[in-house]
Amino acid sequence: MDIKLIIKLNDKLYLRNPEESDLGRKILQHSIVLIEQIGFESFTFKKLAQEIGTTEAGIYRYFENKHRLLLYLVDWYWSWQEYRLMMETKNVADAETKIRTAINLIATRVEDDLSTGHINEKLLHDIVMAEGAKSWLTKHVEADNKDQLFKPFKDLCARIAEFIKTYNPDYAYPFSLSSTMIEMAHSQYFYMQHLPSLTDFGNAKSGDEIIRFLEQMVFGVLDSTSKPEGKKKKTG
Amino acid sequence: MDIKLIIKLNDKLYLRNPEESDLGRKILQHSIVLIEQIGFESFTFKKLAQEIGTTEAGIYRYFENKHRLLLYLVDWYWSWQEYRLMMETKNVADAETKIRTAINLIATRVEDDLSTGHINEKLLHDIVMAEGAKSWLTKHVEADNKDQLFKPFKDLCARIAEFIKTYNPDYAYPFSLSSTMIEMAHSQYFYMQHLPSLTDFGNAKSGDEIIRFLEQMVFGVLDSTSKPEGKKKKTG
DNA sequence: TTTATATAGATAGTAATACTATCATAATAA
DNA sequence: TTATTATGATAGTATTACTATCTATATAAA
Repeated sequence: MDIKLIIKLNDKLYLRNPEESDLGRKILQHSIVLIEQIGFESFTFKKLAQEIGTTEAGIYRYFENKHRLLLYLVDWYWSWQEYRLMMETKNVADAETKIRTAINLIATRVEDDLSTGHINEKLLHDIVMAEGAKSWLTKHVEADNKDQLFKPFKDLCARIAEFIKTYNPDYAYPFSLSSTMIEMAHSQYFYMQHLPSLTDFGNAKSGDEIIRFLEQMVFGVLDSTSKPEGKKKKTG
Repeated sequence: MDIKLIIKLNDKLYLRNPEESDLGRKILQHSIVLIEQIGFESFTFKKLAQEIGTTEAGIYRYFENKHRLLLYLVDWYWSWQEYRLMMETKNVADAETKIRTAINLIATRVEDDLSTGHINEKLLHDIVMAEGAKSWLTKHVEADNKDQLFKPFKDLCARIAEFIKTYNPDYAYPFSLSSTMIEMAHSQYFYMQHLPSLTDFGNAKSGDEIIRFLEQMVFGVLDSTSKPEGKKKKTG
């Protein structure tokens, strides 16, 4: 079986669809490598052009500026995560299992490549952890939001919120809990690596502890507000 | 009673202490106004100099670059929050009350000015919400961390972690829960304002709902793991 | 009072960034 | 064959992020 996964994103993200040409795919591929390497602040289209063997102007034909390119990558990542979550929870009836699956997906470091040729998911995961927040922490969030540029993240958030609502229909903050879970998975990982005294995962360098932390937190709240029959604490 | 609060910060943050001169205090005052207005990306020392009526070179005598200035402001903010927390929890024995006080402090939008002349805490609060993450989301986090530039945030985090440990000594993740609380207070507020579909606070424009969300979350976890006598759910 | 020192203002300059514009060429499609 | 499109090559501009130097003024030390 040779399956190719192509994720189609909002066309306001780009001037020319990078998935539809060699140069476009090279831009995606090498921007991931370069941003991960030198960080988004130091990343410039000129440096990227040199890596690829094209010119600055060539890249500007695909993306208006580097922030749009970042948005593209971040949106790609969240769309991919939503796709994975849908796959993993297919035919699963139990809401608790769905939530646990979601936590595992977002809090486990991506290690392998997939059927997506030019996209290195592992590096992309690191980028989203380290730079993702910069995609919305701008003065033009609201304009970008109107253009639907945050839809993939919102969609994922809404999916998990659905699981939460199914698990405990009485819980008042399914969306906030969902977005919190996702953000915490990333920021606790970042802290663990760079500012460990903000966490309790000093020595453990795997993400397993983060998963336990998140599970305890999520089921702690969901089980402490009035909860469906048959569900009792499984987290302590 | 006329009390003046001066917060002394790590001297690696600046080249010349901005609290010790007229120009320095003007830099602090106007950088807060300007960053809040145009955002950190668009903010430059040249624009700031024009606001103040000095020159670019003048500002470079105080701060190496704009990132250091942001760090200064962010550190000032967290030091101030820790100070407020210590004040508010003085002579309070009950750990639950201390935690609730902490949540209220970090999740309530700062509205008033204090005895700190040139620092506008309300604007500063908005800056820390919108730009704070950029202070550590860089490729030089670890170098900055070695210079202790994140100490004020860590200190606040450790204080709240202490409250958590007192409240429930069996809970395994006091630091992660503490940093999560603080971050969530900010990011949920930011979402509420700009990306409301990531939250459950769409209409409510006050921070009260965020406080309830956080309280439920924190006590949900802390009461679901084994807990001290006399503490039962108060959050549902 | 003189002199040294520190602080700020004024001005200039430089490399890099974030673009925009134009022209030529090669590949492809009509 | 011609028109269209994608890319490459080159140039140019305003702004950013600095560094350097020189002068005037205020304050502190001798």
